[in-house]
Amino acid sequence: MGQRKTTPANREKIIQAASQLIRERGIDNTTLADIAVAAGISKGTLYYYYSTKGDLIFDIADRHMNNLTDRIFRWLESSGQDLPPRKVFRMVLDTVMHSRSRGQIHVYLIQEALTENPSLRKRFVEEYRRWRGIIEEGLSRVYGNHGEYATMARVLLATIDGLILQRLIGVEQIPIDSIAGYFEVTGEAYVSR
Amino acid sequence: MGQRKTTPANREKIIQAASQLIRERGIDNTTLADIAVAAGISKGTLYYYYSTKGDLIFDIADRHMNNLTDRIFRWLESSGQDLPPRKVFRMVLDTVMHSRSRGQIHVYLIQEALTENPSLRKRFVEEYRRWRGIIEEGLSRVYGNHGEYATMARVLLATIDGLILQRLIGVEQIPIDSIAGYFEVTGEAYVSR
Amino acid sequence: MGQRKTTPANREKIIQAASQLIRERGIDNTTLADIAVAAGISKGTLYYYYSTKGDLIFDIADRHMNNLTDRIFRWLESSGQDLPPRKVFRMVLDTVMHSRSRGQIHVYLIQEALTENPSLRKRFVEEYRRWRGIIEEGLSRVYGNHGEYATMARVLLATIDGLILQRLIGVEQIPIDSIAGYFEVTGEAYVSR
Amino acid sequence: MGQRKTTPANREKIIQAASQLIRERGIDNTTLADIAVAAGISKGTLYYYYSTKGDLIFDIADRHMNNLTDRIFRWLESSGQDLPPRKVFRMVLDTVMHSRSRGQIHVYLIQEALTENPSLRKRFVEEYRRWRGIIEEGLSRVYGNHGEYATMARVLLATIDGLILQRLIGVEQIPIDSIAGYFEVTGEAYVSR
DNA sequence: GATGAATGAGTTTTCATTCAT
DNA sequence: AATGAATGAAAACTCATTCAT
Repeated sequence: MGQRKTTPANREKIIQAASQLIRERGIDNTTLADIAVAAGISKGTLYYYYSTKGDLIFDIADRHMNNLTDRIFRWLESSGQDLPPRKVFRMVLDTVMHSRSRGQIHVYLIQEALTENPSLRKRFVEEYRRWRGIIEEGLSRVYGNHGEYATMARVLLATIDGLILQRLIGVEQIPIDSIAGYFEVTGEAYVSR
Repeated sequence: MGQRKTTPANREKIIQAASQLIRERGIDNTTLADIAVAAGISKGTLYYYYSTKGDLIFDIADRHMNNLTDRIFRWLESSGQDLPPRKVFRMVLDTVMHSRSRGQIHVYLIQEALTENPSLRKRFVEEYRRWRGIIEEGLSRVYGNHGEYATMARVLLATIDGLILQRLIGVEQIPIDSIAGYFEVTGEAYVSR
Repeated sequence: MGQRKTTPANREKIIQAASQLIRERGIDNTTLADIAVAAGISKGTLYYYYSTKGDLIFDIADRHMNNLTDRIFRWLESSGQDLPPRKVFRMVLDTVMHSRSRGQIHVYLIQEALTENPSLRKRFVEEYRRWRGIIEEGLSRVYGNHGEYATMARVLLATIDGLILQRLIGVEQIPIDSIAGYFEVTGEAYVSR
Repeated sequence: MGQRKTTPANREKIIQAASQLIRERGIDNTTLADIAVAAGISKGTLYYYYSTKGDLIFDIADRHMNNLTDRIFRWLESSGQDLPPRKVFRMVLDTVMHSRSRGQIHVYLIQEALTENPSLRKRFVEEYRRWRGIIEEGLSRVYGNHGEYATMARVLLATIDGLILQRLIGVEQIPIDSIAGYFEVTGEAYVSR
């Protein structure tokens, strides 16, 4: 008994195990016992780090969102260097929705926020606003800041969410490339409308 | 002794009650006991009509999807009459995502399909394909059938899903109108690309 | 499976079993599983009748208090018939604190009210007031209603509680009779003070 | 690195913290983690001093009882100096039941003794006997030692316990003074019966 | 002496489902 | 058709206790 090894971040092990299980089965079908087993610890230890399932989920969601925000920020920075718009769109769509582990869990977390966790929901609301803001700024860099990009940013964001959802359902292979193409063409048009 | 002899579609009462509760709390937070109470019947009766919670959910999802399909079909028909594109887009976005009761429940049903109900999932996959097909055809009517509308249909569909999600989260008032405007402008451009 | 017999008041069986266990071990050492087993039902059935441990305890406490109130009321009525004071005191002390099952559980219930159950506490406060009122009136019948009996009633009530406590601890056999004698003598004196 | 080198009675800090928490919430609702936090030490340290929750409680109860015994002894001594009976009663009632921290914890400790801790219970039994003895002797000093004071001592002790209980419940302000008056008047009568 | 991470046995609670009536 | 009492398996949560450092 006692601990095992040098405790290489048990918290991290929990996050990893929980994230994966949630990705595979959703939140409600992932029990704390499952997580504990997958993380190779006891239920008690899980409790030691997160005194509530809600706490754990919140932390996962928190890291998830920070992660997404970071990606988008990085996109914002890189998009300053005169990349061709198509490449930029591809990158956004790709990074945000494709980073397997991330995209898969996104919808489950939203669900949780909706039904159980008001503070998580608040967090999502804020983050969505921020994301839209960043995307807006990115668009104004790509196309020059003459023009209003709020709507386009909104559509981009919604499209990403919708695609994540459809990928989860398994509708079919999603042709990121041609969708990026769509935004390239239409973006141009929308700006110079 | 005290039963209604008329029994005016108990099944309907169940569907209505269940739909509303799910809309408000999600599927996992809606118990059969809740539904029975809300429908004004007993748990036993509920089981008389649906021998499983899954069955009930499936039926709700089924009706939900049929309903959506019907709406889109109706749009397809009306869109033949030379409506201005903006109006058409507005209508699609509006009917599909705004019919309160429908949109609110959509994501929960998808969730259920993902985590519990493989046959429901299959059903969703098929339906999504069909929806995309119908939208594609509608677009080709609006813009003339020279051109490929698969991608645009995909984006439209994804946008709708994404907006439903964001409305659920409560991100902010969604300006359906300006989004319809976006698709009007960009649609034009995309077609004549 | 299904039910057993003609369901001769399962609720009653629960109350009985729970009361006895609490009497023997206190509330915190009585688990719902214990109660279910003792009542010969399943944990699920217990939940069917009381959806929370707190609810069950409240009901037990409620019945307990109603019971005590009834006893005291009955005493009040009988005390009108010119009983000699000693007999009256003996009766009060006896009935209230001796009814084995009742007295034993009293303190545990108070404890629960103190630490967990604010509404139960409120209930106790009210009941104590009522008890004091009844005892006061009884005293005024015994001694004629010239005089103030509030303090004496208070002392009587406190003495009863204290004796219950001491009996629980098992201090020693409590000589109800001589204590009744004490109140007889002193009551006389106090009245004509 | 960060320990106090002085360690000014960690044990004392534990006792203080635990006593207060128990006073506020009862024993079963006070966890060792709570106590450790309140005492500003770690759970491990707590175990260094008390190898069991029971041990800690026993120590608290022990000190509590010694304290009470001391008070009553002091009363016994002072009561030799021809204090008027009313003052004496007031003092007893007051010191024993009013010393906030003490009275509040009394009932919880009894509870614990009843349900968990047989040796603590034995201790209580002994102590109650002792208390009654002391009070008896005190009474014989106040009233002269012609007479039997066992019953009166018992009533006094029971009254105190009952009042403590009622104060915990919060029945209402307890008029110590008029109760002391009651015992003054009735004591006189009882003695000269 | 002191720490806090780790544990597991137990406890309450939840709820879909069954079935005699 | 309709009822609701009964169930059990599973889930989340609690916390005293241990022990390597």
